[in-house]
Amino acid sequence: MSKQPDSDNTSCCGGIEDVLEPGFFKALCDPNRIALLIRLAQCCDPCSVSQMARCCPTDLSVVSRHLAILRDAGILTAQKRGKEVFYSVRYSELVRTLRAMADAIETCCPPGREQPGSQRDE
Amino acid sequence: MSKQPDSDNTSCCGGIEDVLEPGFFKALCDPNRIALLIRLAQCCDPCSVSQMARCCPTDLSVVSRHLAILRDAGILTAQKRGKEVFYSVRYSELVRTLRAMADAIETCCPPGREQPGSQRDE
DNA sequence: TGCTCATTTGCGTCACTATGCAAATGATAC
DNA sequence: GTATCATTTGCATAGTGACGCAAATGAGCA
Repeated sequence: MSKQPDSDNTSCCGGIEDVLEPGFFKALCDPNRIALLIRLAQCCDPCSVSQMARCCPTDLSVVSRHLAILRDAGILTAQKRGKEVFYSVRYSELVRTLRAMADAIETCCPPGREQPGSQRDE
Repeated sequence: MSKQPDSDNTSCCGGIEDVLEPGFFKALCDPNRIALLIRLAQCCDPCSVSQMARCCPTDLSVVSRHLAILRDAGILTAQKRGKEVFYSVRYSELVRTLRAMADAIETCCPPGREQPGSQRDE
């Protein structure tokens, strides 16, 4: 973590290291967890573990685990009501995180600094 | 993939299923790949595999593989110059993807529709 | 208290992924 | 052509993660 390949413009890339957290992507790298997130987002209302499990081919315990992982990553919130636990999407947080990533990457290398013929976005 | 837990407002969540691709997160779920992306972003200029490998504790072949995975995911571009391959960040694409995700999630459930006492973003 | 339902956790198994080494491929220089 | 350098690929191994089942925990109710 000491030498950089070419230049050392760490300063211009505002906090990209802090924003691009592996934990966030780790939580979302599983297809089933993405599916759960999408379902929960589409549902809009908080859903219990059982409700979520009804849509999944996997065991309820697995769904519970997946939801917990998403919760620990700050993507979902859990709220206990009676004997049920209702999970819901942390919309604002999630949106803010994604935008912060986009901003950090954009700030990192503004269009003018891009290399010619290298990062063509077809 | 047929029944939804509570409601079925699939229409309001503009293409969240298309935007939240597991493949994207899968590519970024490895800490070493995140580190490579950060380094490459901070570097701004395209870097060869050897240059990138100099900063990593892992074998050069591993770095090559990681870069290929990021390239296949559309996060990096590879450009061959002589016997070297220079990788660079697809800034615009990456930023666009992240913003699209944020937009899709935001559109999915605007603040007014949020459940009271459920998705508090403290 | 005992019972039932919802969720979580322990644990063994299976699949996948990351890793390092060595060999293969591709490209330039001699 | 051969030699050399950069990168990729094949392969074996080790580590990690997902999964299902069963048991444990927690909460309400009779």
